[in-house]
Amino acid sequence: MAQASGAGNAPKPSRIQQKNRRIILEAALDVFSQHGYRGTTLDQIAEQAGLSKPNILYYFAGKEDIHVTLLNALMDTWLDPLREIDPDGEPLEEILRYVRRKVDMSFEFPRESRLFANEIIQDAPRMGPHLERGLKPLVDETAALIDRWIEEGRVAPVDPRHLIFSIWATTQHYADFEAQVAVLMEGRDVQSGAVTFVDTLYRRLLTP
Amino acid sequence: MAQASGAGNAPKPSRIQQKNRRIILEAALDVFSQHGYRGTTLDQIAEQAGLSKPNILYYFAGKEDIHVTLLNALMDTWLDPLREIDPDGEPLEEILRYVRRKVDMSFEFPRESRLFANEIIQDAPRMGPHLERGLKPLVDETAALIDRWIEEGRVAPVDPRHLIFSIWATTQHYADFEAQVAVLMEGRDVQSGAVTFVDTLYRRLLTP
DNA sequence: TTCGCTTTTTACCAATTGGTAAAACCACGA
DNA sequence: TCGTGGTTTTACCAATTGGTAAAAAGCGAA
Repeated sequence: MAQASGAGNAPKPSRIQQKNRRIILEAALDVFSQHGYRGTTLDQIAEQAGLSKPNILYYFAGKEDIHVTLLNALMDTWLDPLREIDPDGEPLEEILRYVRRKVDMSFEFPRESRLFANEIIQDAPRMGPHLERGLKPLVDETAALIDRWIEEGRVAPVDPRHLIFSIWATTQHYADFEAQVAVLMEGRDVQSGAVTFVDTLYRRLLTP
Repeated sequence: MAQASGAGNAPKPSRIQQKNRRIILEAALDVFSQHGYRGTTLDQIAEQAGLSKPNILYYFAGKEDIHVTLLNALMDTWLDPLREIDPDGEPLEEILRYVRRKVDMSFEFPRESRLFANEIIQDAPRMGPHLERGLKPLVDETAALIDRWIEEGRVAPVDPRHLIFSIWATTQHYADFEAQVAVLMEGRDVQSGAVTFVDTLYRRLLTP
């Protein structure tokens, strides 16, 4: 028994441990993002990973451990675009670049989007700390920045928090509700239309 | 055995049947919208309804029957606002009225919003027919109407389908991701800010 | 009051699911 | 070659879950 899952202990994970943990997390992302936490079984993850169930439990303490580990690992990358808004850049350009990155991510990483969506829709039972201590400060900071830009007259006045919500909503919609979008857009090129639309949407909203 | 759940037979449901079916569906809406289909147990529904599990199975053929019945029953009301867009009305006014109704519904009926969101996020396994035969024609029709308005120069040119997606996304976000919104808006009056924001958003986008 | 129907409860099941114990397997340095 | 550690498999559980059988309880009309 030489697992590494708790905090504090670092018994240098072997090559094979790293590899199998990656494989398991990749498989878990597939399954959790499609069926949600309760809808996912260890057997499904095991099959997707090509490992036996007890073998998976050799690498992770349990189903919840896998889920939480996944949430932790992905949260950072998921929020990166927001961090990369440059306070010294041209406001409209910075925000539109953020929007562009978000819509691109929806098409490139739909599983990640759905993983978080599933969790939040069901009251975020395993994400409380993340929201409070990770997301909130970042959003507060960004909202303050946008408020400054508004005061300087460089973007049109809107509530920055609702602006952020709407950017998340419009962009992640393409990943989270893909089943619906696919039916209603049958055949059409969804991605390019989405990119154009959201750019127009926020350009018109924010141009002073 | 005198249930009515299949199609074709109508052995006049008794008063008590109507009442208990209503109670069960109300309880099921609570639970399904919060935990999704697989995350919901019959015991949870039974407890919420104040009935025993076998008693619930006296009124419905099974868990899936309850879920499908709920989806059927709510789909119509959920789509009503879209149907009520008046082709002969003032375009901008009609669309903004639709947006307003949608955002109001998010705050008034968050459970309904989450019920559908949960289902669609997980690939809409029980909603295929609804999307194809119910939603799609309605969206096609509305998109055609908006295209006409655009040709007449009465609203600014945007892809009508992406416009509809964004209206759904921005408004339903307040219901579906309420857990996140609540953390990030701590204390603030969410609803009035949301109403103002989405009105501004679509007014600026669509004003020719 | 009694008959006959609907409704509800009690007592179960079989399948699934998260998880464990312990044996077997494997790699590799002494 | 033999240990010795990490790794994987086999064989299980106990709890949960959707669902059923059948008895019991209500209840309205005759």
